[in-house]
Amino acid sequence: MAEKSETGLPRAVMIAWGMEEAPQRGPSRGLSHERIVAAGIELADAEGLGAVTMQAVARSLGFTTMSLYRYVSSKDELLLLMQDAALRLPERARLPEGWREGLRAWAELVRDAYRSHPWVLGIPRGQSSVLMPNSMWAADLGLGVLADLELDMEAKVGTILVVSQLAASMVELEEDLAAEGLLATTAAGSALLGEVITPERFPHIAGLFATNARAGGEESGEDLPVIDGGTLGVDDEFGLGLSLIIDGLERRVARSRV
Amino acid sequence: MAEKSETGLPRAVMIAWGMEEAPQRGPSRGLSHERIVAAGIELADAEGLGAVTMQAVARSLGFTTMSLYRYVSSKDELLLLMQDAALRLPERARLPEGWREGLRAWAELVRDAYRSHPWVLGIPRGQSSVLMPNSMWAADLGLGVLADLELDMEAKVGTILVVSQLAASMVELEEDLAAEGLLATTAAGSALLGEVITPERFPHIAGLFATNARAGGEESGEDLPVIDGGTLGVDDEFGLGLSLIIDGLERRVARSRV
DNA sequence: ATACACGGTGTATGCCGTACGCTGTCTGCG
DNA sequence: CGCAGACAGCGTACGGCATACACCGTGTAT
Repeated sequence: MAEKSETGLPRAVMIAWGMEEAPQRGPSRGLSHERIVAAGIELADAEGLGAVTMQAVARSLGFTTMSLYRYVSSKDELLLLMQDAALRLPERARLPEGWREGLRAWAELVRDAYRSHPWVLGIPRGQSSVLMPNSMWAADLGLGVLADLELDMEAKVGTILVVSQLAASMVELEEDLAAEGLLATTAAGSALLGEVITPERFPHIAGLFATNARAGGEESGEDLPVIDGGTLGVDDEFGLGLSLIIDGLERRVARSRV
Repeated sequence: MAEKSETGLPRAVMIAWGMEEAPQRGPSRGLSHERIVAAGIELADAEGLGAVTMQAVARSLGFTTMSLYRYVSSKDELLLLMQDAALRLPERARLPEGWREGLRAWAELVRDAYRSHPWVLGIPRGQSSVLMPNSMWAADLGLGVLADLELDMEAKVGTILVVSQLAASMVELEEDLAAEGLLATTAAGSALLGEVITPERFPHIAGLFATNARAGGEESGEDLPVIDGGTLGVDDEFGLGLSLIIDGLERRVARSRV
């Protein structure tokens, strides 16, 4: 699917690693991959991924749409480059010593990266993503935290992967919920939901809705958001998931040490 | 962002719960939400999310494009409906008794749902997703597994959420990797990568590449895929993540019990 | 000096979602 | 019983998108 140059690597990977030999002949270039990618990121940060069109990127650089194609072979390729560039973790990150705190800090780092460029989550991360420089660096940083742990490499890689996926998922969820102020449901809507989410059909989850639905009569007047995802903030969900993983990891280490 | 009817609920939610009162006057309807959604799912299953266009869906039903808009107010709304419909878990799922095995089985159920309709992952799941019937049912089922656990509701909801996100992430990863046969990198490409992924710059991860890169000289002849994501299959990554979470959960319960 | 590789541009194509207005149909009200 | 009006399905049209292609001017390797 992703185009490969004759090197066997997707072109986006080549570009991101700076392995793209600059042409020798012809006029000097007025643009660069870096500038194009930066322009795309700026646009995405300001107005979302939907605002990133070839035309918009080119215009913001003062060039025509088609000029971009001298540097990037498709929009998808540009998006891949933007994705990697946006996920750059600090070069010299100071992480706490112990692996527990270290992993926690690393997770926070990854999460912050997603948080400051949430649109990244809207880009399908193909197989090439793993080969990109910043993705590589993030993985290396994470593995460094677990370096001294008595665990085989596979499990370490798996852990890093799971934690980073957790971070991504939570940021995505966070964005979704923020998009319209919580699960903004008015009292009227909540009452409607209460009619179908009955204890008979949903024995375990109905409770979460019933309490609030009952309170929202006609008199409350205001259109309060009634449901808020179980009153547990996304922040805490992230912390919980992370804690579970860390605890689980600790136990696994302890068991293997025997 | 998501349009709300005067009930305060997004229209997609209303439709999915069957709360959309059918019109009284006028000709009888030749279509239905169900048929449209089913047609969309069929298309997505067969040719991917990209093949789902209003025109294609309409054509597959023998109607014109614009007729769909009598049932669905936008393509996004249709995608939301497809997402929920595709994630239906079996109504009468028999899950193992113990919460550990039960949670594992539930996770497998969720994962299978994503697996049989991977395109669902390409649909941004907005805040309304949580209010959709099948999403609700999945959550209820999951909470049922944890019902007897001595844990506050918030933590249970959090667990369910984290596990389902894990399942989604792993299926997505799985799809990405399968898209082009592993991280299909030829020996030549791997050698190139070896030049930039040096032990100095990537002390912890370089090892994963070095071993293979060294082997791939000119003589090997074949263009073998050299890197495969750390030799750990996505299947195992999922199992690992799940184990970590379950172990972590067990510990949390034990600790709170004192 | 010159051939030609290459940068930037303008134009054109085809696909997309969807707004709008039309025609014909069915129903609840008078 | 009849009719106004709500509603189904359709055709047309528009604006936006990614991108193929032909063109011209530029600068370097020969």
